[in-house]
Amino acid sequence: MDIDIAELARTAGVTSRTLRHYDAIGLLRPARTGPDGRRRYGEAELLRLQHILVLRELDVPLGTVASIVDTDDPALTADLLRDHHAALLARSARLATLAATVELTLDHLEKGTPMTAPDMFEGFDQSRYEPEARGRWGDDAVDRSHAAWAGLGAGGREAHLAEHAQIAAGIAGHAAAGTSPDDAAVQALVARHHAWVSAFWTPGRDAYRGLGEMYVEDPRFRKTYEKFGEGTAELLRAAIRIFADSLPD
Amino acid sequence: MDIDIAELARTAGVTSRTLRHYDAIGLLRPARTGPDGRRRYGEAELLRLQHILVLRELDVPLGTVASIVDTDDPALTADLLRDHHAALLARSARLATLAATVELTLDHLEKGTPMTAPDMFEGFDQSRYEPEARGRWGDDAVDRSHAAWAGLGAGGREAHLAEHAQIAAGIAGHAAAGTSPDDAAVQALVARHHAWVSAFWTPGRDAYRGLGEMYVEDPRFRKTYEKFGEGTAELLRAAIRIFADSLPD
DNA sequence: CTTGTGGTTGACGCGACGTCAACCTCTAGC
DNA sequence: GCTAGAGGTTGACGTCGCGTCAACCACAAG
Repeated sequence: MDIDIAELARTAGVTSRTLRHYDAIGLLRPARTGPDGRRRYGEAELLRLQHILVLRELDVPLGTVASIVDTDDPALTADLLRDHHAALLARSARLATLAATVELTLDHLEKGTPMTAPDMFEGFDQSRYEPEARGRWGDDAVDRSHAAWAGLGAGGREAHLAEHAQIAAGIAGHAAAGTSPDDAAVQALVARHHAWVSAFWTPGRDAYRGLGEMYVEDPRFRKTYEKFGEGTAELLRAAIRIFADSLPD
Repeated sequence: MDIDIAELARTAGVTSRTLRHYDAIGLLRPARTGPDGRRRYGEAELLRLQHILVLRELDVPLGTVASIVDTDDPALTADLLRDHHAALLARSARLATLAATVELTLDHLEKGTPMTAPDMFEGFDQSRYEPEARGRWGDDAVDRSHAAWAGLGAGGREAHLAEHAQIAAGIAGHAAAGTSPDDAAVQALVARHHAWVSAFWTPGRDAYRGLGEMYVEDPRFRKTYEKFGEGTAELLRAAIRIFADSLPD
């Protein structure tokens, strides 16, 4: 009624090396070992292995897998999974951003413009926009924004940039599809954009509208958005104009 | 005019350990070493480091980074980056799928239904639908589909599932936003869905329409899509009806 | 009896560093 | 001038999830 390592490996779709590894780290021990020292697994082990593999498939580190499969408390499991969920989203967003950046780099290469490091950062290099920002929105706002940025930590900054890239990519997609600026999907993206900006500075109606104008009129901002696709800056501005109507102030 | 390791590390946002590591593997050597053996870097090294960090940020392995920063041929660089771009997209899609699956798992947990391994896969367990599929679409189509699936390899199967999850998530987003089924963005998603199905079986007009109906009428399929969000199955069906008009047969 | 197949433990490799450890050098304050 | 502290140096081991030998053992078929 029991099974050897090769058969378990075949049915579960893993290598026998993996099973030996799980034995070595105590994650999945054989039901018993034969007289010749060979590992023998029973049905309970197969079920446990399936549980393990499901979690492994979700990229949960094996240490966490162990604590999950060893606990009966669903609340604890949920906590662990929630953490993991957040991590997955962050990683996915980050990779999406990276993919977009690579695409931009490829465009640069194909057009013959050499890629320099400053080029890569120009979109969001804080210092380049700083003097104007002080003139435009006041020292106070800029200083508070800097403080917020510094307080984020490296992970937070990364997540923040990733969120922006996702929003811009979404707008670009709608620009390509010809979606109207008052479309609900576009307005939802603008809401995310407003929330994104608000991490550092909560613009009122006019300020937000002004920001939208600047995205089109200022060639540097315009370029930043056009990198995501033609018409992105325009669609964003048009959508911001509509969205701004609902803002106070 | 030169800089010590700590200063370079601070301005570049890496640790000094990283710089020592890059020195050890020959990726970034200091301009010179002081009389006391300390590393000193010049401006050229700073620029090279920026270039390195851009690539590292893209998750390019350091060996590849070395060949990129050491080559002047933009075509070679482009090839390397193109490969990497594809890899990034695949990984990002996979992580997004995993995140969605974790979310579903959390739902299960919160509703008290225990998560079992079969549960996790019920959405796309081929064997569960097989008998009906044979009756509905014929043995030929089913056999060819199986062959195609088997021919994909594990990586291909994973990518295939990830593509489906992305499409479903996109539809769900539009369902939540109330987008019309004839919206260009929705129709673009349906086009992807049709292409996705066509990996195994290219449905004609009526067959594709029938598939769309089934997504709503068959509670198992319906449930699969509703997991991505309320109204997902309905929007998908409505959009498929429109899309199907353009199909031959 | 050989050969082939598949089991065992043990150990190293991978990738990009993090993290001690043991020691050295420079600067600042008393 | 002495001492403390900050920060430099090399060297080596740890991380994570196995893949990949290596050396050896056990069993069934020809």
